[in-house]
Amino acid sequence: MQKKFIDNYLLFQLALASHTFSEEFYDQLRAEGVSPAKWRILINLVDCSGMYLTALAKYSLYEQSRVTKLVDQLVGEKLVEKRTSHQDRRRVSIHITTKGMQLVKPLIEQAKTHEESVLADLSKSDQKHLKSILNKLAKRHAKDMQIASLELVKTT
Amino acid sequence: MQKKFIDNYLLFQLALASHTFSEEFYDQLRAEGVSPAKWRILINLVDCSGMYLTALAKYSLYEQSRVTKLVDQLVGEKLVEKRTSHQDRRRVSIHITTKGMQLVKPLIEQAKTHEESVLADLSKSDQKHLKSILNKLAKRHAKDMQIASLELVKTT
DNA sequence: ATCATGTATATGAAATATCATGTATATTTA
DNA sequence: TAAATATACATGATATTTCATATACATGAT
Repeated sequence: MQKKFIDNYLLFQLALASHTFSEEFYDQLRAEGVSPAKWRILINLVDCSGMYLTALAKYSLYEQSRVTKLVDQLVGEKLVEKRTSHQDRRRVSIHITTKGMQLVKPLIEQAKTHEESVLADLSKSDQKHLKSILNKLAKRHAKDMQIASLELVKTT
Repeated sequence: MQKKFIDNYLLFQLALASHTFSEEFYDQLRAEGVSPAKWRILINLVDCSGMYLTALAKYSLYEQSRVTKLVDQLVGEKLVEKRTSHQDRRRVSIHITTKGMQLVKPLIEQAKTHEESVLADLSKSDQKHLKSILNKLAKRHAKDMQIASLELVKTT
């Protein structure tokens, strides 16, 4: 197969890696009846329960209106709770429930195991480099998230 | 903001980088009336016109049935053509037209410029490392694609 | 050759996601 | 303080995407 532009195009390389490994893990989740969307919402709340909806949207890489709907489903399943902020009654903070935690905790272990299997294809040095470089790139996204983060800190 | 599991979770880091930069570029495309899906199909055909539909699906990271529909739209816009294979009449090879090429060529230049702006956040050494490591990771996906690639080579 | 099995693509219904906008509340400006 | 503007989230119509399966063709076994 000839060398294609996209084979050396960063956005494609990133999309390919992200897609390949995420789908691998999502297959594991689906086999246990957990949708990728549910995982992505819950995992964002594990260490940051009480995030506002908009911040949750930015972190989970979903649209705000989609998060509204996803969260409402999860509320129906008693995996999360919504609470209106007293400081600002427009805002809704999203809290993971005990039931939500029970669901997600074992999945985190699975995620760690899967991640190891992905990283196993790389040398130790490549592993370190990759994560460190991705963190540097993440700063570009962090700029967009600054407001959301500040607000989160301010009110928790 | 406290350190979260996901901040050091490879699949999240990859998804974040991919999402952030792809959306940046997709915004540029949309501003010119080109949908991300159209771009992703056409760019895969630029250096590999005549791919079979299933191979195109695997490369473009879309589902087969989705690619069938996307390709049919692009055929309607005279950006690509479908040809039934003589060796195997079930198969359809997808060819980019002159009009398709005219549409996509300037977009490639935009993509390169955008890619440079992304890489500009990194040192030269990080830039090299990143692409090289992502290529190593891509081998995992290549395994799935082997059959498609072989078939492509075999019949072109 | 016939039958059974496998593969490539197409199709349509169902599920999901996006977009534009609505409602409520907050903040700023005059 | 009133009006204007901005922000957070919700909603519903529309568009997109997926899923299950159909159709057509190919391949291999008997």
